[in-house]
Amino acid sequence: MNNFHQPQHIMSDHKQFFPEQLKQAALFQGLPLRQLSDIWTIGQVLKVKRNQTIFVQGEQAKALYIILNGQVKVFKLSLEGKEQILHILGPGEPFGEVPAFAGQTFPAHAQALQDSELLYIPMDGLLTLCKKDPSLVFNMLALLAARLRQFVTLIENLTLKAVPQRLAAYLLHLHDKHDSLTIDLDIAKGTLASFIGATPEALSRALKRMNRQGLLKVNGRTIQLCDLTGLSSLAKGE
Amino acid sequence: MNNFHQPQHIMSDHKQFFPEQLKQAALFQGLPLRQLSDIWTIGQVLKVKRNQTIFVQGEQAKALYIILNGQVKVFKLSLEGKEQILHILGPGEPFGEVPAFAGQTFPAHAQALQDSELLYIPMDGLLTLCKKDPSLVFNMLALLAARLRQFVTLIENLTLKAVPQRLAAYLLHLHDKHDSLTIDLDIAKGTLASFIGATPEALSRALKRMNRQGLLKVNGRTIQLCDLTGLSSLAKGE
DNA sequence: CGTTCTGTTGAATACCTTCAATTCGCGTGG
DNA sequence: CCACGCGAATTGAAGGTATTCAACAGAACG
Repeated sequence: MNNFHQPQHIMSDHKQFFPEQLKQAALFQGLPLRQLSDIWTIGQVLKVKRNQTIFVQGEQAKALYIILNGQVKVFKLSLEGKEQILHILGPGEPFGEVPAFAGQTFPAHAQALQDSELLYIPMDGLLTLCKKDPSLVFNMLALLAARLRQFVTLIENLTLKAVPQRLAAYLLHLHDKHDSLTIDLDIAKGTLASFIGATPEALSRALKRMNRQGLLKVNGRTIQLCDLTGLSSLAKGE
Repeated sequence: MNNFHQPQHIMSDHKQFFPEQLKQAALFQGLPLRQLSDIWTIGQVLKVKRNQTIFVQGEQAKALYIILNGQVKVFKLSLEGKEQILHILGPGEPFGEVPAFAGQTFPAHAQALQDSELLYIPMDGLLTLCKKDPSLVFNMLALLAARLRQFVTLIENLTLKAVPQRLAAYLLHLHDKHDSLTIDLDIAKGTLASFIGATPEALSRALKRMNRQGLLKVNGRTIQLCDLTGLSSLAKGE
């Protein structure tokens, strides 16, 4: 776990001793470069392989993680083995921050969806930085607030009765985000199924039915939205 | 909205010019009494009647609320009219704090379940106090962290397949909280149904089945837990 | 004492799940 | 370069559970 190093390939400015992803992370917006450098110094780069477990539910949280590159899922596992994904996170996004700040255990599991590089930031060092610059605390407040909103949306979607509705809501969400009618899923379909609270079979059937109805076209991981109005009214329940 | 007053019946100490509930609110733990007094000064007491709407989704958030007495639900409403309760809050608990701090709109609706008295705290005043005492900000962080954990539990319960499982999980939660085998529901059964993501009919049937299985006994709003082991294994999925 | 809201029960329906079998995609190794 | 093999995705059939709608009973409240 002490494989500390400074990747060269991601430095755009010779004066910066930290990667671009760190600078763009929402958590660190508005922070002086000096502090970013400090964070980079107290952190350790962690390389994880696809499907590798990063932490498990119940484990004591001693640090927060920030994704430098790759993709990570945070999820709950029921005793029957069914998983419900809470977050899918990409470069620049932090995770494990809630229990870390509260000094508690992780409420869920985290696992890499792809080979990834993570910045592992021990809390003691981060708390010291918090005292130096209160804006870091406010950024953390904003982050938690954003997470709460995401959860509200997730809960809303999970309580929509039918799988096609949840799927339509999710696709429209992606459409808003990328502003494109052609959506390229950045996750496996089974992963998507777990995220919208369905089985892979149910997802497959939902896509097929929506295809038949002319709402969209599926080609592997690429989905063409054909009828936004129809999708929208479907998401809202007819 | 300017019905400011100082309720007499809740003052236990003549030197304090604010109610006991304010002192006990988790949000204000560790704050000097002077600041509590300030909060009480900038706030307004709001009386709401049962079923009265407090705020609606999409409304601009300018303040946060703290329940002095009574009961409030925070919920999402789908276009079909189905409601999903996010929180049920009692005396001393704040709500509306997330969008208020982020300067955004409310992501959900709030409505009084009982005649209630709320303390309405405009954000501008509260932010001023935050700058005076950073511990208020950390309390807010702790509050948001706790909310996130509640949501994780709610999501977990919603994705547990069967209604009886969700119900068992909720009842065991109440049992932990009150440490009693006799549980008196402080909410209507229909409200409970909306909270665990079910229809009143489904809840009724689930209770009946669990009654038949000897897990519990129902008498109006009073529920006797008869088989904790059985309930526990049910909640975990057999 | 009656009106209204809440809770219960029944029957029909719709949807998802489960399990099993098959196909597809893709990387590995021959 | 092709064949193999593994995991992911799809499809089918059977079964279970919640939903919906409607009617009724019960409790709360004025």
